[in-house]
Amino acid sequence: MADIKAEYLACPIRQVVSRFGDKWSLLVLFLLNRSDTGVLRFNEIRRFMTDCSQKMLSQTLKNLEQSHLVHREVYPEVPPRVEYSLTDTGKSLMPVLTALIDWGKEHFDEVVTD
Amino acid sequence: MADIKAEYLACPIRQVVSRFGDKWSLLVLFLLNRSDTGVLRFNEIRRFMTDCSQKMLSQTLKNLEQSHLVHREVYPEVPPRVEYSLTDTGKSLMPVLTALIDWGKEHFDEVVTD
DNA sequence: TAATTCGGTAACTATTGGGTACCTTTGCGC
DNA sequence: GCGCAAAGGTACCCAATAGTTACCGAATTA
Repeated sequence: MADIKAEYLACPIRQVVSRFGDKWSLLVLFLLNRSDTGVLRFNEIRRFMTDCSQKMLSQTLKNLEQSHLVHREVYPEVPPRVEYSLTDTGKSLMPVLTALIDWGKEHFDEVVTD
Repeated sequence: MADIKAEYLACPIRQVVSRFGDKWSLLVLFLLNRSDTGVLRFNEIRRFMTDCSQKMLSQTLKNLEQSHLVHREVYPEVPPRVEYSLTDTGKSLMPVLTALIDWGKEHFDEVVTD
């Protein structure tokens, strides 16, 4: 059982999940992954996620950029254009995320009861 | 792109992740999965998770029980004994969770920079 | 002249996360 | 008898976070 303690302390899951386990991050990653071009503009994402306020989306994207999961490219035009895409790290997360989504689809009724 | 919208709306990830994506749930699942007997008592878990207060652990376990990921067995003794274990649904989540932990170990340095 | 687009930020409020203290019943040491 | 510890929680309170609304800038459109 002492081994579990060591394993527990070394487990990265908390630090890692705290980077994208919030209310909106996973949905952004999902959308960027599904996009034809692999690129989405701020207001394109916003049109999909209509229940997410502008501020929360902005905050979410900033976090994902700081975690190096999403790349932010600014074009100095007027009106401004900002394009978001997955980084290589972000792309490497997608198979795991897809597996989680599949699990969710299969077990939704067992887990979400109310 | 209209397809993405439909896919997005049907995506269960938010409801599902909200059930165990919080600060402590994944660690509890991790510990229950690693336990020799598959069963842990309240204060056994607490001794592993020393940075989680009694109240938060209690709340976390209650949520996991309501989501049918964890089974709670009460023995009417004095002092009381309460044993926690993974349900079948909870067990079915573990491979996905393990994949996530492995991803975290591999990409920790890229994602957690500060 | 007024309205709209685009990607935000500032100021505020509502909701949640989390800590401390306390409860219950029983057995143990003295 | 007297006080204390153990078990698994809950009540009360405060701080941190989630989220809403209003607003910004310059430029095109109506």
